[in-house]
Amino acid sequence: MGRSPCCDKANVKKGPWSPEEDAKLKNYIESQGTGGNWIALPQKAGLKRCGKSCRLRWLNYLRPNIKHGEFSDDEDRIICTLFTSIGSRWSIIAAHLPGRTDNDIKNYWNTKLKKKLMEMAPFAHHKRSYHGAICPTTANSFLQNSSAYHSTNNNYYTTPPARVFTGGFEFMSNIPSNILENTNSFTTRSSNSSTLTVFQPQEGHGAGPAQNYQVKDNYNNLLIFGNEASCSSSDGSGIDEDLGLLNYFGSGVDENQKFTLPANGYADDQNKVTNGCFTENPLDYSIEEIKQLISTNNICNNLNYFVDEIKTEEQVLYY
DNA sequence: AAGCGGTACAACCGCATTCGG
DNA sequence: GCCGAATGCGGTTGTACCGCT
Repeated sequence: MGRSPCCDKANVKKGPWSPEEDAKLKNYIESQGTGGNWIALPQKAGLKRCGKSCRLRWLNYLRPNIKHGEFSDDEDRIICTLFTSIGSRWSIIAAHLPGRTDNDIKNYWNTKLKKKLMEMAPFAHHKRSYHGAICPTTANSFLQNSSAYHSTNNNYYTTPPARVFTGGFEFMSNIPSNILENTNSFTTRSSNSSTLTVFQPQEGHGAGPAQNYQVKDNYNNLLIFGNEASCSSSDGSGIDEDLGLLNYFGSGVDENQKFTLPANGYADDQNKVTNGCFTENPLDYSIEEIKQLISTNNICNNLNYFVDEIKTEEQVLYY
């Protein structure tokens, strides 16, 4: 024996709402309210609709202050951050985006944002994506307003535990010109049409924060940045602890070679390919992989306070 | 101009949770 | 505390629209 239906399906209209139905529902709720009873509402309002359908139509479309249209970068960032933290709990995410509905956010995520994130993964032109770090488009503006950014030398400083990489990627179009005008170029490498310019690597070798990278990758239209707090090698070689990023632009490295850019992980000479690798299908990610992709990214580290705030709110809600 | 495939989004469905008697 | 009804939520589906051939 199954659950009893919420309404008489045979006498209920389904499918898209007409403007007349919208007007009836809107007028009724604005004058009478919902009365706390959606099941009885359609009959009272003169609608041949299921109560659930009325509720959905009102919440997602008709109620005042609903925002439709393009999502802003800020909204993207909030959605990504929250998704990383709490997963696909759209109603909670929607509560942090005034005017947006859970349905709206869910659709936006499934149809656009997920793809947008994947496309932001560098080297996508290789038809592969990178499991390491990816930075939302607003990373620079956020970082410059955060303690991670030092305007005196245009570096992103973080205070990670030793040997934890805190780098990220950013599209060139979003990068302040003063960073790109940095004249402390260390080395460049051309490979096919690709040019990589490395700024200030290994500065302060041996003393953290050290090894601050700013890698300008013209081919991928990206700035790659980050640092590692330690540069001593576990095997005593004292070289190539720099997270494999140097491997990428170092001499003699095949462009198609896997490389390591550990994010929230440890780099060592024996572990160069385990933390970062390419996959063949950038869009074929599981939710867990997407969460990992977002969570391993620099901006998310810097947004921990925000996530904590949300988690606290959740606790208040649930307990 | 018609057909087709891809995309975006509104709406539905069923399960889980909450509420009230 | 139990049970049935109502509500909330997230996954999925249906369809309108658009661009391409």
